[in-house]
Amino acid sequence: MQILQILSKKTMRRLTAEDYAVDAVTMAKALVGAWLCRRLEDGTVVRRRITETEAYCGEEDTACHAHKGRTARTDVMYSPGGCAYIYLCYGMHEMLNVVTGPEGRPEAVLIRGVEGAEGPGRLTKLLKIDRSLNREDLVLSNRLWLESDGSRVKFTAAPRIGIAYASKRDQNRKWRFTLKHEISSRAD
DNA sequence: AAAGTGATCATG
DNA sequence: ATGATCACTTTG
Repeated sequence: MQILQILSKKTMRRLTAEDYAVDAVTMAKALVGAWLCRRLEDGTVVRRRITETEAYCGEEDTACHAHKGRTARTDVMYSPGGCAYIYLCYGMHEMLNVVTGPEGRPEAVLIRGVEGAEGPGRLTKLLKIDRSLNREDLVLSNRLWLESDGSRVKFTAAPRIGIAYASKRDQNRKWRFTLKHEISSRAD
């Protein structure tokens, strides 16, 4: 049993530029079960496991902000994968996205929930994430980054939320991914 | 079920 | 400059 625990012990590692170079759907799946990490002003580091994500996939995706092309707001989505895209929704909610893919390809993953804060507006409030972190480089930043312990988790796929403005076809794509269950809650 | 809230983008 | 719209949350 002890050996099993040692062998199955996962090491945390920060996601690298390579990890972010994939398409948004691949990334959205990979981020379920990964850790959103935030260093606050006072120096304390908060880590929460990501429970839900959504993929937004380029100008062809009518649900994606970049659907109408490059604008002041969507410009950041065209950068190489690995930076944060944060915008204000409904005048009060800061929404955190992770830009993915190569430069020039506007794809991003919306973080919709972490353990203890389900809902995109709730998690940003909890982790004090706002537009001052827009364009933050998640590969290098000491304020905001992502880690993975390499464990595979199960998730379900469903249509994305709040995109009634998109085409029926895009509304129906199952690009929302939700953590299904914990593999094992070991008390380390 | 509906308000609340302000940036953003297309229009003029 | 003006106005509709919005990757939501909370309150009634």
